[in-house]
Amino acid sequence: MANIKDIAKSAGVSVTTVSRVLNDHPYVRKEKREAVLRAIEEFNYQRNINAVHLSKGETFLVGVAIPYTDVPYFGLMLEGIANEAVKNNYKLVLFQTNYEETRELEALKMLQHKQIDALIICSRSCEWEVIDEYVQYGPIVLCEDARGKNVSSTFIDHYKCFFNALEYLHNKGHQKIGYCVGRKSGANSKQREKAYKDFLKKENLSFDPHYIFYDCNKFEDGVKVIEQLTRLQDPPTVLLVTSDIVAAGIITCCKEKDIAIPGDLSIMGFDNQPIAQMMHITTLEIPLVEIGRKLFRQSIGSRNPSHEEIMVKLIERQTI
Amino acid sequence: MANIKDIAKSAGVSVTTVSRVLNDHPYVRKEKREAVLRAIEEFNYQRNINAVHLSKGETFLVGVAIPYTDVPYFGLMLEGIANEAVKNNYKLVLFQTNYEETRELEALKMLQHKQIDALIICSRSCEWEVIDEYVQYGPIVLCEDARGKNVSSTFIDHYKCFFNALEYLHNKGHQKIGYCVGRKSGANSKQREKAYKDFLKKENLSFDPHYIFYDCNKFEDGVKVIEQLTRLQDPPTVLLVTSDIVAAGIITCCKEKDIAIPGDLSIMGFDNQPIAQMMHITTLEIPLVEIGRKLFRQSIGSRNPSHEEIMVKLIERQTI
DNA sequence: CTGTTAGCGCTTTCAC
DNA sequence: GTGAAAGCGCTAACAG
Repeated sequence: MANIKDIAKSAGVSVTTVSRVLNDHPYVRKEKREAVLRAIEEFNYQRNINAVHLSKGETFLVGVAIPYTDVPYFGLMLEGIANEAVKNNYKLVLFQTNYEETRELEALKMLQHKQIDALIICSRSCEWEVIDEYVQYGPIVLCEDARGKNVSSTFIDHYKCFFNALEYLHNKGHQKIGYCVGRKSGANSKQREKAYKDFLKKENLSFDPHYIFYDCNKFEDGVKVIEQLTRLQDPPTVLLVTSDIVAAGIITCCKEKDIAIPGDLSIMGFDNQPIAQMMHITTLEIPLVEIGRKLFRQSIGSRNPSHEEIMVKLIERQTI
Repeated sequence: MANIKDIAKSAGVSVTTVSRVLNDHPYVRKEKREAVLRAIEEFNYQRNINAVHLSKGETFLVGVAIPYTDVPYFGLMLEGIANEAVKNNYKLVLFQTNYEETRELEALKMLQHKQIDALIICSRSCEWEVIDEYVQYGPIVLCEDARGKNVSSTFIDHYKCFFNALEYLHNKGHQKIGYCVGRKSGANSKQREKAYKDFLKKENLSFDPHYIFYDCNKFEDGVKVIEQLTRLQDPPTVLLVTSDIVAAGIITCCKEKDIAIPGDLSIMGFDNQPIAQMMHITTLEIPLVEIGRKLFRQSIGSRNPSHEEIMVKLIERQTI
């Protein structure tokens, strides 16, 4: 493969000049620029990316730490990230964490060692203290409310969302409201729990820990929810399900067991994924692809942390 | 960050010696090796990966071209690839192609320009002639039968599979068999079409183009299938659906429309994804994660193309 | 505007 | 066994 020297020689200029046209610097006379361009064309020349990286100390690689690749929620976010990455000529390095802290740490370590320029964490597993140690090494961006922290974030105010949703359901006449989330320990789950408890207190409703269902990530997790729910003496009349996929699983399972929706049980989903439309699920629309795009932009944007709140929208359909 | 020189100085040896211990070369006296190791420890030294890459002419990056990130079929495969990548200290560069040829070409170009060491194409969009032009630049591995071509592959014999499945259904008494696939033009789809036609001929059954449903990738695609199917004068009595997710969508839709399964319509899925178990779908088990692992291993293995056929297994449940 | 040159950090040949 | 030194291909002061 031809290198910059070959091009320089062929175009009758110095390597610097070639480098200048390669990098769109000004101060290159038109004729020379054209000569260089011609030589590049002729040799089908392509920069050696590794040399560029070494020289610049940048990798044009952005890490993406994602819990699962086979969960559409993250898949959609990844799509947004990937879209924006190609647009900006960056490559993505994928870390599937399975919510294991050590896997996230690997990604953080790569940031430390300059093997990636920035890191996007789609759903954090590490403690904040751990993240804090690594912010000095490069931009870290999260998909959760990180205002006040030293990292960027694109986030949804899950407290507010949840509280509003709860009020909506309450106004519809529901007194016994349950909900399903992914990890119990996730930051979002904690915000939701707080909203839930605050809401209960405000409305003078009593708290029943059995009304909360954990580890709901995939379609098939709906089965467990219904199994647990049917075992309850006094089950909730509505479920706030933080993923349409899981909501769909729940609904499917209910049909099997002749539990009428919304007759016996109402369901409110999250995300407004295509499946929600198909199954007529009332849901909170979250623009996941757009969130992915924003996350990426923050990762390569200014060094100063920025924060952007994403608004959600209620889509009323037929499960409530 | 400390570099190799600092380590050399601190350990009282030359950079060469440091490099030797770094790369596990023999011919380093024990004491020196230990001194180096100690210095590395002390400085928390980490190799500059870009320098290594430049020097070696390798990137330790493997490209993965995947049509969609939010389709669990590919998500599962990606999981296997990602697993094996971390194990081997490689990083993945993700290309979401959306089945657009140009996106796949971008990946191929990166291979050409040594920006990645190898490329895994999970579902090909380009013609073989195009792929052929790029095999000279580095290993390309595909997830389709590529025996006889100059690339590696891990594949399923879709012709055989389909034929067997068809026979199974026929033995169960079905005469009107339809099927659903993703892209009409995909290599796998063509194999299946051939198997389908051959089977029909063998059994002296007539061919009805309306019995084939295309563009079935996601859960929500099930709706279209049922819409089309119900419009048919003489609809099939069983559907071979090449993705459990789609099968699940079809089943869900059928429930809504009071189409009994397997009474009115039988369904056979593909993959044995968790959703299949949950919905009791009779399906052909395909070890996607394992396929991903194998694909990755082939991508960094010997330069000689290798081919591995993956066997599938019928899982009988309640939809037939 | 343009070219010379000194790195970037590591690997590897070659001579000792 | 060991080290000096020549690259790998590109960028960016700096001098002109």
